[in-house]
Amino acid sequence: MFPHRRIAHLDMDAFFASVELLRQPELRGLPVAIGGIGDSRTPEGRAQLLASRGVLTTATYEARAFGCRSGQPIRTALRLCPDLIVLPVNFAAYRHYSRLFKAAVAEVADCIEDRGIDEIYIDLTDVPGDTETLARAIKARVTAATGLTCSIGIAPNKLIAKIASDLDKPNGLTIIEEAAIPERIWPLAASKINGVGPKAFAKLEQLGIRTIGELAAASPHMLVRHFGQSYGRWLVDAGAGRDDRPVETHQEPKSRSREITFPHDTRDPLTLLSVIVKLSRQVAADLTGRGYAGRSIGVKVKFDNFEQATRDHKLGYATADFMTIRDVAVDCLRRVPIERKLRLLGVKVADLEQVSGTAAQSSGQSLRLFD
DNA sequence: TCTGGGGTCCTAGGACCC
DNA sequence: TCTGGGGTCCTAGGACCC
Repeated sequence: MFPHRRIAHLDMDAFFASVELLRQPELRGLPVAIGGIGDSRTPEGRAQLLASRGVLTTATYEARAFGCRSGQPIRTALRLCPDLIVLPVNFAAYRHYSRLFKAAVAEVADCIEDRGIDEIYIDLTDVPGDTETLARAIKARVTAATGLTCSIGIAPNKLIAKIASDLDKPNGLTIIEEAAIPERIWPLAASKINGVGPKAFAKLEQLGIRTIGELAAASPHMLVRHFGQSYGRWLVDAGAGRDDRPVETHQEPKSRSREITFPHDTRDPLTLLSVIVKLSRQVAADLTGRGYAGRSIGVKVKFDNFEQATRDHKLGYATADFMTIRDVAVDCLRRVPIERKLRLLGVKVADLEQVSGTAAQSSGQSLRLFD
């Protein structure tokens, strides 16, 4: 179906932290991480971070040497590395550099799939030139445009390219031909496959499957029996390194949401109500600004024991109206039995459709929802 | 005083219709 | 008295990813 494709996965190195180091080069070589809202270099900021419930979004390689990881509670990170410099997130800056690096890549190859703020897939199949030369050209352009480095994996498909980009970080380049899959990919843990998370990996391990090679050798029947028709078959293909998914240059957004974790767990009705109102206003503004409206409105709560519940409601029409979103969200929240305190509350609008004739539509830039 | 915020996709049961 | 199958929509939950 797709003979001899040449797919690249490009991942910016420690992206948020690297952007901050551009702005504060004196921090180079020090353990730095991004997360929360305070700056650990001031006493007040440090106290704020120690009291907060935030997690790290990124850690430099120096910080990783201390065991600091993205997703880690900031308090834990500061315990592991008392000298860790934690800087607040600055999404506006990251979006700016995200646009810069994507534009730089587009000068070399225009078939690009957005995978978030710091990652893309690139289809190089029809771009003339030798693979390594192309990859080096892309890396050079990204660095020239941003001052940042990236890691690139190139393979016959997205699945293998994604694994490859992770094999030589930071500032890496890994090219894996079809024939090299058994040697290079099979020894890796099955959890390296994009789509095999903690749950599926634990189940695979119980079945005696730890590596991708063991997955490739496993009986398809057995995998389907344990994981179901759909996921089981996908595992069979993934193990064998088969993946026909095309590089998608455009994806319509399906939902927009806002959520917040409270500084302290609460079940105070007035607090919950005022937060719902605020989140609804933000989602409405977001949708309106981008020229979208949605038919489904819902809320999400997370209790103090980390159990979650969602309630949603489908309208017969699409809306981006603040008061409609607010009222439906409040109704949804009333349907949740609240028997303990909440730590998180969220509002979501889904089943989006474009609203015609808005300013956002005529501007290509604002349509890029996920950069 | 452990554990963010923003997404996508899939499954499964019940309602409802033919 | 016994007791069809689809198909689609709605809702809730969960796995996974960046």
